[in-house]
Amino acid sequence: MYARMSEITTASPDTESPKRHDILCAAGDLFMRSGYGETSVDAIARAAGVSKATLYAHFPSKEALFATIIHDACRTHLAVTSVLPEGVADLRSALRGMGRDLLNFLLQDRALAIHRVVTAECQRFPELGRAFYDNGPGLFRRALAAWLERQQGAGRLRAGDMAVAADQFLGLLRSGLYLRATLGLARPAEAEIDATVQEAVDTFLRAFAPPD
Amino acid sequence: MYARMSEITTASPDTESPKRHDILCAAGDLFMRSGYGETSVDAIARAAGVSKATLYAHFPSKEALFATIIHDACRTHLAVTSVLPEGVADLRSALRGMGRDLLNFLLQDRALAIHRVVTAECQRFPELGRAFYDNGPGLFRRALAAWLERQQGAGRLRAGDMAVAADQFLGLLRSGLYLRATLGLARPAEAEIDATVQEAVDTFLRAFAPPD
DNA sequence: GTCTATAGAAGGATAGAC
DNA sequence: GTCTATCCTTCTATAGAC
Repeated sequence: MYARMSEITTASPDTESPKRHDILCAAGDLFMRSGYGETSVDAIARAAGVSKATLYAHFPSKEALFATIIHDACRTHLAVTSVLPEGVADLRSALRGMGRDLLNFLLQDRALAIHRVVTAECQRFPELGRAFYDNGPGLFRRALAAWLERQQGAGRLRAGDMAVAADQFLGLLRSGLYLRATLGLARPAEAEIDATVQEAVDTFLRAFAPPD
Repeated sequence: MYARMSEITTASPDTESPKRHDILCAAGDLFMRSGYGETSVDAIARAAGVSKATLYAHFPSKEALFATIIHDACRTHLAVTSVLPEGVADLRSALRGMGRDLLNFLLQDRALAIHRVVTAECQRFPELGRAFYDNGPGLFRRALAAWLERQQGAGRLRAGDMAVAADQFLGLLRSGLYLRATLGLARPAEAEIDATVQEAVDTFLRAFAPPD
């Protein structure tokens, strides 16, 4: 079921010292959990098992450390190619598989935390919203639009702007469930996720299937 | 165009002293702009033109002040009855008017700020997400579902669960534009908003119009 | 209720030894 | 690079005068 969920790419240089790695891990956890303002450098150093001086030897400031964390996190995303298959026999089941993979990915603790932190701090760090969007939702949206255009070319979808259709399919997927998850309300059960995906696909295909 | 946007209800007791009012206004602005952790009580007192001691005479703690601000803000919402008209001649134009009013409301600075702050702090203050959802998205969703059921009863919509349809219509409205707005990316232009609403209504009606 | 003044803790950042 | 110890600022919250 979650087989493809393991296919997550994270672009990390990994030419880093062990201590630097510990600092990044600890800072990532704390920033994701509590946001920028409520996370202290003391707490990060303590959690990483290093002194503050060591931390400041690797990062010039708390802001720089935060920016590094978030930008790295924004480059962690679904392997788009594995979720949008090339050879499609049945469009409905392809949409269902893709929708389930994507929604499960979006509802992960880590993904929700990134979205929360970026939403919270994008006023203080204006480039953050852009980095997140371009590496996450925007990237997937473009790939999905291109994929839908190929389906359209194969006669499986009616005429129309597939960029809009992509946005709308993602909107249908996120409808309700995802909003409630970002607000920290009850984590959706597996069955609820599947139902949302199925409803999204049904509605999407009723609206975008070619007229017969 | 924005005529109905003025119909916003804010439930405030208003049996408050002038200083208390000043404190609430200043704290609201600062918390909305910078979040909880980055807003200091000093800054609030300064902006309100009172001393910190006065502030603490009205509110027992920074947390209590924050909770008051946010809970008040959550009770500021669209006057649902004005956006969901009773007598509907043309469903398409009713959906368009409602969609435009709602999307314009959601894209206001104030509404975006509340959503951002609640998203950011709902882990630290778990009851916040619930209060926001129940007074905002959840409230409107229920009203919209009931409204859609009446349209369904009048034969203007096909059979199906109108709670799901309501979530999906809201998802279509928020598709793309709203996500980008919450991330602080370019504020959408009037024309872009209208286009999004129109596309949402078109897709929704293609999927939910009664089969002929 | 409102102020000034301050306590006491915690914040980010650094000096200097190793 | 890494540590301990510390600087200075800012934080939340309160005491005491009016």
